[in-house]
Amino acid sequence: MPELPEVETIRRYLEQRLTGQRIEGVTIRHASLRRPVSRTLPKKLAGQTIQAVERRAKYLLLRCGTGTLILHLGMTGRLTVLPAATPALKHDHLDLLLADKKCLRFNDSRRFGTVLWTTQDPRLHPLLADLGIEPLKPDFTGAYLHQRARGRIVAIKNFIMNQHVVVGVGNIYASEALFQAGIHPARPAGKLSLQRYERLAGAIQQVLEAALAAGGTTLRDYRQGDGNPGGFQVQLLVYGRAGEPCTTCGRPVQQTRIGQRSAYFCRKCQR
DNA sequence: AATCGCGCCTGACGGC
DNA sequence: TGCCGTCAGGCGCGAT
Repeated sequence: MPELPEVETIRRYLEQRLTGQRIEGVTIRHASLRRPVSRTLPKKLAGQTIQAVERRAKYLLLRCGTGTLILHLGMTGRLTVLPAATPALKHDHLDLLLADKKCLRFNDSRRFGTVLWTTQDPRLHPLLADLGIEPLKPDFTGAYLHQRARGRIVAIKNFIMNQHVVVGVGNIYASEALFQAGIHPARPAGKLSLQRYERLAGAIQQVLEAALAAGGTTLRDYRQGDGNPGGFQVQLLVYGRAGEPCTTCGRPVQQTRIGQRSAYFCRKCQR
């Protein structure tokens, strides 16, 4: 669900509303996320002040006085700032109660999300320490991808979705970026030229920036913090468009399965 | 080290 | 209407 543009959209929303806020308490309704929420979280968080809201890959980092709350939205996670008295709905698993009588509410129907507290540098936490490069930073280049891909036989689509290589690219933007770069999603990563990687790096940056500018892509679950859907779904060129004409050549968009995930592409325009 | 497949969950949808 | 199978935007883990 949320890939980099969606998580960054939520980060900006949260940054506005949470920075400088004191956490009065925590309500845990369902701790049974895939990685169970620690029962000691209320004790750790009560009295902390949120100093900054950062993002690393698809993780959100709420920097507090003596530690950091690490959040991941999985496929269906939502974060919203609401009046604390708002009745909880189904899948509202956790609230951070804020000093201004509002709360940060975490809702996640599939419970693939993560909420955990760390007192170490969060970027050194085992979940974050080995993450790859941020694609919107200047050091993300075709040369970097080309070098990392040397000798690897994995499909290029899986390669760019590998968070240990480059972060933030999920199933939607992988298909979109490969279409823009004219690369067939099943091509072995180690067999693409530097030139083609340069085009791909540019395409990844372009599609992520455009999606971010539109507030993300909403197909079903994703919502911006204010509850509104994103707007990028109308700009998708191949994702979810199986059978529809390619916007470049008119041939029907193909759908296939690569690494147990749907991949969308144009047989003529992507080689 | 790299790759593959599985499992964690709920909900929506299509076919019958 | 209901039942069943399939699929969904992620990711960590163990086996190979």
